[in-house]
Amino acid sequence: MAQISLTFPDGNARSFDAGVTPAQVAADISTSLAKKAISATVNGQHWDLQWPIDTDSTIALHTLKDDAQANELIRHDLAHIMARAVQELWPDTKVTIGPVIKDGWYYDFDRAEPFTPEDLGVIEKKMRDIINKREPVTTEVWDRQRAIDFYTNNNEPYKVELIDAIPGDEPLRMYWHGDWQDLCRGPHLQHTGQVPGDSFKLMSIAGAYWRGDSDRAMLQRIYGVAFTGKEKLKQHLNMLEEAAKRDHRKLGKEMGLFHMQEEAPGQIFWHPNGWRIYTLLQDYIRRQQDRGGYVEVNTPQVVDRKLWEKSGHWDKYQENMFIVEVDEDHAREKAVNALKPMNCPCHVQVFNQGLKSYRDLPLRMAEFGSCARYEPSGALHGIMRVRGFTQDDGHIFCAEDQIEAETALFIDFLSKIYADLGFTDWTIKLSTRPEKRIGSDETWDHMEKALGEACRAAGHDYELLEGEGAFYGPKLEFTLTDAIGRTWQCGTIQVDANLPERLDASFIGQDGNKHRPVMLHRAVLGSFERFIGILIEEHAGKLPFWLAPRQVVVASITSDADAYVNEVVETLRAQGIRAEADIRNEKINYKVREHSLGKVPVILAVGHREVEERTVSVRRLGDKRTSVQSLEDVTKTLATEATPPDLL
RNA sequence: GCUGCUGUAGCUCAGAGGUAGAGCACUCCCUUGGUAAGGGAGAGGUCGAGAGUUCAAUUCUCUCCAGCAGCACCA
Repeated sequence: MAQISLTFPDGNARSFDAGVTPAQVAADISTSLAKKAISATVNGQHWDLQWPIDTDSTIALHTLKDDAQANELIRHDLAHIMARAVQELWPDTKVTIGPVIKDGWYYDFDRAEPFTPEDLGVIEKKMRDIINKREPVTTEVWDRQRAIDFYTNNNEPYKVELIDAIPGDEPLRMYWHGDWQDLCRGPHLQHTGQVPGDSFKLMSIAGAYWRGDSDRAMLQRIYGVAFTGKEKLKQHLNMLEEAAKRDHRKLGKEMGLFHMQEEAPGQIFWHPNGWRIYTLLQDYIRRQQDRGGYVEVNTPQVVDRKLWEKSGHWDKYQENMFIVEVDEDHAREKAVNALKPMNCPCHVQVFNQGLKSYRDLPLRMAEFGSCARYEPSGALHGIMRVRGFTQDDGHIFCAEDQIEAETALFIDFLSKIYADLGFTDWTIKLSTRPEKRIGSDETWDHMEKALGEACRAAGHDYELLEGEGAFYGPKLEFTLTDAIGRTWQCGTIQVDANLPERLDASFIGQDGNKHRPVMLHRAVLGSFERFIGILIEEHAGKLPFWLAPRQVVVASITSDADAYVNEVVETLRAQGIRAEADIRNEKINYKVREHSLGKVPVILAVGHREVEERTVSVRRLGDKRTSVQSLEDVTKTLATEATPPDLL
């Protein structure tokens, strides 16, 4: 038999018969390793212990201690074990797919009866039974027809469809957990007992479309989380609990920032504290835009459908627009209008006033543009996905050869703002030409390259989303993460050669001829609403001092201090600090507790001592210590802290 | 929009086929207390909306509305 050479991580190489499996290699090293091994990495590829190795290779054996591989296998095996448990419990259930995801896995089932939350416990128990049986995991390679026949006979149409979708005619791999079979690429563990039975949990049931297609069957998806040990599971569940406390919807209520109600779904009633954050943020962004060479405009809310027809939005997004019809009795002529779902067409109208020269470009036009979109009911989410929102919108009208420079400038602009607002952890995605698109391939080549290069020039990596671009041009998306790890697109910059064409924007070039400008749609925050939601979650409500809606509460300890409390408040306010008095007939403990829960960054307590010494007792949010300082010092310190970072 | 779940006092929630309860918040009284809840009293609800079943519905059924989780969507 032919020999092959396997090189281990320590650099040693040994010779084995060709076709040796990692399981045999492990057994050859020691019986304990043979027991503990879960998989191998062979030539950089995650490899099942049962798969033969036919050529000279590098090999590393894994145990449960190798988190990356262990998690993948545990989660993947649990997906199979769960599917088996479900089919044993409810044999009429059809199986589909069950991939590994962050922290766990899910599996989609087709079953007439809905799963109930109680079912999760039943399934979990069944899964533990399967794990305890320590049943072997085996694998075979089947030819396609055999697989198709098998699933056809077993009435598993989804599996048949999956096989049909696998390109080529290469043979297919099958896995068995005990005698339960699933089509699967692998790798898997050696037996079900290798899954730690105490380190997983079924989390939730939800609907999901077969193959992600809303025209197809709605399946039932069960989500689970799994880790290599009980402690890690506990940590994860703990983290989720903590994250729930940072939910902007919860904090928004607790801090009195805003509310929403049935009569205006997807729209926000901003309360004084929330609106304070909003206006502070807006003031800040406006200063940045002024510095960044933008001109600010404001355009109509209600615009005749004719403009939307011209821009193409009427065709494509009519169902998602708020249509406004004016009663004929009261209007001179009947017109159909729409609340603007976006600002771009209006900005082109402003651009189109008067002849523009190449000397006017790049023209950076900004608007805090209030938009209304009739978002599908299921898409609404707190203040992050709403029907009425305001974008920090902007359109840069420029020549094609200015795209890259303007994009680079924008990335720099955005990075500074995100840093000022406390975000360091954000990602860029570059979405490229979709199948259905307008414009020549050369133009697309140029536009995509410009965006990508600008990114790299600014020192940022990006994730490539092929085919995800808009039909009119590629885009960069700047993504932030919320409390529980969901990602949200906030900033964006998109190249658009389409709208200037449709709305006939032009400028006179150096050659004296008319040219089409390119439009760069761009936003830093995306929308104030979404961004404030993220901001609240990122800071767990403890906003940076300059953005905190309530900065200082001056609390009396005895009523004898009331007059001095008011004096302190006035002194602070004179320095532009948002200070308020709390001279209620309550104990200082009570006041401290209440304002701490309200996320007030600084509590100044004053009693007899402070009145006499003209001092205040300073207590910072999240810190139990207090320090007595002179009113003068505190005022100075807080005034500095209250200054927005761009004005320091 | 789809699947599932939820909707009771300002908030967080309990409850049962016979028109409702707790804690906190609120109002008043007592208390002037030194850094995360002092004590007492009071007020507060068409039980999301509409229809049906029933002697009787907030409770059961249906429809609608809104919210939550996920999916789909996101110009």
